[in-house]
Amino acid sequence: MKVSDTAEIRTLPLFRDMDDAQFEVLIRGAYVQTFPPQIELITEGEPSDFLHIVVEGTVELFATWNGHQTTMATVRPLGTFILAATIKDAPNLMSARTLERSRLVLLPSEDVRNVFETDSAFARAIVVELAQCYRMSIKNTKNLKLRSSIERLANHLVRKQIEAGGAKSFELDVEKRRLASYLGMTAENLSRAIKTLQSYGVTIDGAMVTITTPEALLNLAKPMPLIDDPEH
Amino acid sequence: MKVSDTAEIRTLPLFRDMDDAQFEVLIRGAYVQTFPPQIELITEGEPSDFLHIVVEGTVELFATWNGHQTTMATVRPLGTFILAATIKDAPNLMSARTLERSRLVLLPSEDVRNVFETDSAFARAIVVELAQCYRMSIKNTKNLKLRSSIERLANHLVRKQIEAGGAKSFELDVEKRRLASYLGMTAENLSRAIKTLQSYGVTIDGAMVTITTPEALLNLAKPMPLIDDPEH
DNA sequence: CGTGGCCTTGAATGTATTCAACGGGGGTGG
DNA sequence: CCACCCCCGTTGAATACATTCAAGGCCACG
Repeated sequence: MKVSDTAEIRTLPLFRDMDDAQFEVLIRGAYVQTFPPQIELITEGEPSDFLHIVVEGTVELFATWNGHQTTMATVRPLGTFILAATIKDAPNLMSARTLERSRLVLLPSEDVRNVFETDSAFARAIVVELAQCYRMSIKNTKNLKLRSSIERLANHLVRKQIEAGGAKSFELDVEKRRLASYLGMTAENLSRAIKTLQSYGVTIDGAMVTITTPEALLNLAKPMPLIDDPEH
Repeated sequence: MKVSDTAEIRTLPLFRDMDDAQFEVLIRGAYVQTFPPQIELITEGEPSDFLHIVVEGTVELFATWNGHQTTMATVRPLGTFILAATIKDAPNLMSARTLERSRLVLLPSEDVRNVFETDSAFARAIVVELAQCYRMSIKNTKNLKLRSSIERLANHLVRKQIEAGGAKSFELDVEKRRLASYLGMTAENLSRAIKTLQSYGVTIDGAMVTITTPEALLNLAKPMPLIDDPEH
């Protein structure tokens, strides 16, 4: 494992405050692996053998039922996934696949649980992380249940613009079909939603989004911290 | 605070394994209060001053946006709510109201955070609880995104029948309008969904549900542990 | 230069919401 | 005790919203 990777991971809130020795234990048992695109890393229903950390690339979390499939989230550096399953030693609720060439660090779940039992700083960090994840998921539910698909798209764009530093133009970082699935609609419906947003000063050409009248868009989107802020 | 309440709460997974002294600290600062129906206990966006434990009665968690409202969950004895907000010292993501006369135990959030910092058994219990909540929320999202409203209703009935011990007939424990909102549809749509399920051997008269051909219903519902099992 | 995947568009269909109206049951007050 | 009323649940009709299916264009890649 590269030293630079180790250092990077150490800066994550999850690992920042933990004991040096315990961190060493985790790192010693860790695997680093680079995967090509479109590899299914984990599968819904299977036991969670590793806590996954994305160091490079993009990973999509998705779920399936009865022939349907929906993308639940996309994870980028430095993000982790299936923490809850790891802690509970329970089957994964979601599958994960690489969207591009990606480098991951895999921490054996048993190591994570062991260190969790002995290092209280790590345990506390996990609590904070899980609370964060839980709240994210609640916000997501509110987004799905309280808003129409056009409103969800509008809010997504508002959020992405903020993350792009407020620039008038910015790029979508996922394929539209995945964005559609994430927002809870079909690809066709997303296309039409984008057209509808033209009258609110939004034009999307390929992956390039341009927002000419932010006020109009905001007036439609009505973003609110309790749904749209990743913090809190 | 009644001794019997204390004893009951102590049996909860959250408090079961913690230190006696620390539990005492929590209980000493606790308030017990009985509320009439339709009282708004906490409000979305406000700081979370207390961890709430429902000892008697029913509490509805709901969220609002732009004039819309949706019920997120209903909590019964012995259930807790807003644990994540308490831990993170963050604003509530949901509001809560009593649906009937209810008795609650309120643990000051600051006490909970303090004990969390000092009692590692408590911290671990919180981790497990939060992981559980998080996974529940993910399952809920899958339910919403992967299933139609009729499929959601069908699965809800299947689940409720299991909870009723498999009895052919059982009672709905919430008003239909709230059930509709919980399932992500309007009250009118629920009425129609119920009618549709008649051809699958389901009759609902008032709050009384009767399932005559469980196979037919199961064949429609296609329940799966990764969405419908509360455990795991 | 072909080919496959992604995105878009159109038309038809299906699903869900809205609005309005009505019946019935439970509670209240006369 | 009864009349009244309010709220819940249901139903119908119209509409809005979203999916499906089919087809075609475009770009990237081999």
